Amino acid sequence: MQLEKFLRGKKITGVEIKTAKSFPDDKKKVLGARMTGTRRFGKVLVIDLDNGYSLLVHLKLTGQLLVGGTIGPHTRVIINLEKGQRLIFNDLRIFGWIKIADSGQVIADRLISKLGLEPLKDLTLTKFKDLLAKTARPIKIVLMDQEKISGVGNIYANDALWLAGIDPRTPARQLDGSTAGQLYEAVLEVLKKGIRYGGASDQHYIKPDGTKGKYQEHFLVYGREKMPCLRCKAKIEKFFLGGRGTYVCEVCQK
DNA sequence: AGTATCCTGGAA
DNA sequence: TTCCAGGATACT
Repeated sequence: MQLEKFLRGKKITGVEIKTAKSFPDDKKKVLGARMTGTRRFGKVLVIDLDNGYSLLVHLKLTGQLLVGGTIGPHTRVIINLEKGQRLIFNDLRIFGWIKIADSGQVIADRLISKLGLEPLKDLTLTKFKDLLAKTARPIKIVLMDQEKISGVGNIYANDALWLAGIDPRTPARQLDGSTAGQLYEAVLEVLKKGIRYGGASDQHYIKPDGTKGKYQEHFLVYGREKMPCLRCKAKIEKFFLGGRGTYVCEVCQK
């Protein structure tokens, strides 16, 4: 289901906020407005309204934005629409949020203006290489740094590095041109694959229609601790890098 | 660059 | 009871 198609043209008739932290702004700004379309910047979903405001949605780790469905203990916000339809925002850990911004200022919004280039939009190979050359930070940290590259999270960073055969700890500027090129292609590939499979419903994520994504059935290395490497059968190791679970085949990834 | 912090709950 | 989770930020 295309969220945009469902939302477009629908009027917001009410907003019920169960957890203030999940919807910190004044809901009056969006009441009675009609949704005109959606945009996406990195991991932020933007729902534009016809009254000059936009809703910004970030699911973080456990957020779910659902069309319909049942209200549960983790329902934080209910956005009522016409004809009894509604959007439900569930979020177990309350890290996610729905914020309001001026539509014209969305790009200037503090969070969005700081986002880096997107692999599937404007990150060219040249820009990618330039970016890596500027830092000695571990390559996985750079891939996940939203201010440098936006949209790549822990799962896709792990998988892209495995696919490209690169150790996540490698200082970014140490990657030579052809290796950086392989990584660039790998990032594009895992992201496309993630989208094709509807995302990874590993823990909490589900699609707006309540169905699960299938990328978790195609993880390359993420979550495969102690399991055989899909390429060489060596045992996958897990450690923490920048505080995040990092999976690596010590044989394939150098 | 590493660590704590915001939260909750399922698994170890 | 401790550890860990698709994220991001504010601190040493």
